[in-house]
Amino acid sequence: MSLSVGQVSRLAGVTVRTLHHYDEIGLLSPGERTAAGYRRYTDDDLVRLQQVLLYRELGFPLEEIAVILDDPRVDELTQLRRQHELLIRKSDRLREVITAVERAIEARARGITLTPEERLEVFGAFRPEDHDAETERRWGGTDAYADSRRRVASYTKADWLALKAEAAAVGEELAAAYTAGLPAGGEPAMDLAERHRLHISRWFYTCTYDIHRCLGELYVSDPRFTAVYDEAAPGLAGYVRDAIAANAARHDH
Amino acid sequence: MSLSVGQVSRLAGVTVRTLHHYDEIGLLSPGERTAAGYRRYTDDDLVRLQQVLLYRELGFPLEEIAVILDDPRVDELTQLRRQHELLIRKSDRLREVITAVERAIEARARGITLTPEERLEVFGAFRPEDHDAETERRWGGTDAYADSRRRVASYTKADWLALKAEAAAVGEELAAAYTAGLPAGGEPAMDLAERHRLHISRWFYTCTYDIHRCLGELYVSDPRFTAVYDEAAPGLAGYVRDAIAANAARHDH
DNA sequence: CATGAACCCTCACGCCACGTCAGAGGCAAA
DNA sequence: TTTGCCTCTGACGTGGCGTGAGGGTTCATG
Repeated sequence: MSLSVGQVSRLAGVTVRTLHHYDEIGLLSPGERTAAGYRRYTDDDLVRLQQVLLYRELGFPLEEIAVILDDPRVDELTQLRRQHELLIRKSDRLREVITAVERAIEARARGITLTPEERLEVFGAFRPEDHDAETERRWGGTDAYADSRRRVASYTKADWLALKAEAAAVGEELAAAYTAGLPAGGEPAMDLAERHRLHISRWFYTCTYDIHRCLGELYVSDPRFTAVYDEAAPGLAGYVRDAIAANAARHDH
Repeated sequence: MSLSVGQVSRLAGVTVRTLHHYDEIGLLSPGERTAAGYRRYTDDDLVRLQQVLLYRELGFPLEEIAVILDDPRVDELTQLRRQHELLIRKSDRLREVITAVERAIEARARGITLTPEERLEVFGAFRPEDHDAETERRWGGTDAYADSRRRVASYTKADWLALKAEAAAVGEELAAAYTAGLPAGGEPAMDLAERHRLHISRWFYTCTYDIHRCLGELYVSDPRFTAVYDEAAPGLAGYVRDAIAANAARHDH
């Protein structure tokens, strides 16, 4: 039931040389040897190998791995649990990097230039839990935001042009309806609100009527958004919010 | 607006030596130097540094990174997109490793021993998309399963004992009700089904009535589950399913 | 103006985790 | 016995820096 170096190497996806090396430094010596001196790995050796590879994947130096694994006070289950936590942490870190890249892509695709700080932020050493607190709070833990990021990241330049043209068209028509004095609760305004909702669903994330309502509120409560609309026509932000609300209400019956 | 080595190193979370090294091998040479020979990094240099660090994080050798970045046919956006995909792939890989560790923890905590293949599988070289097809299919892409894994991974031995005792109690009472001839649609049986549902919610994942119904079906359709129940009393699996269905129906009105 | 303290420079050697031969032997099937 | 594939033990090489040594630069103080 014991395995040769070659078999173990194939099973574990490491080279024979690596196994030799681990034997040399005493990190993982096979439990047995044949008369001819061939290494024979037992099941226990493979358990240890799994541990070694996991800690290695986590970036520990081999010497330290030996110390960790040879601690007699710590059993396998505890090791696994430690590894699990470290892996989760690594996974979180990776997600941050991915988000940063998505942000960079988005910025680049729209022609915005990020500051060096924004670009390199994710590599910086210690950063406390500022994380994405604002976004989290605002979107209440939905994954619409992550969803959006992921989709946006795959857009080509052409996609962005189409997207912006579409957004501009809806925006202009809303502004026109507003300046023409059409009521926010009227059919034309509500239809435009619906187009706005579909635009978001198509390009960013599934925008339910509830989410759309929240967005409407945001347009008047968040100055950064308000500015965009009110630049086109003062008071437009509020008009848009009302049209969205009316459209959502119409849909609810 | 240019930065010194020290400033860049702090910003990017790398050592000064690393920046010197990148300059030495021609991977990233600062755009300017002061009269005294001090390195001065421009914004463009920082953009390049971001790229370098990303590819490095992805495990590329420095020499290859130079080749990739110096390809004149590929612009920054394309680079970012490539990086994004590689990062996603890495993230998926990491999730697999985490799942494997969770499986190992679970097995260990219950006293089951995994085969070496199962343990080392995740490290093996090429593995096609067998992934978790069965689980995926069965649970229809809900994240109840992942949820469960994550929670289970943090249980101590004591937790497992409590968990098993609780499960055994519910199981025995169900068997007793069945052998006593109590109807599956009766109040006692339905109450037991509800306790069963709460047990799952408490220890594994949020078990809605719908999910619970599916579980009931599973108990009669999957021989591995059927065996567990019918071992206690032949026909118990079907009884449990009916009790679960009745309890769910009761809840729906 | 001198004097630290904090930067920065260029060698140059060291280290870790293997990769990559070389030369020799082991083993099962043909 | 030959053929083909393992496996063994040295031993040197390599990539990506770490870690000094020895010395110049800059700038706010005494």
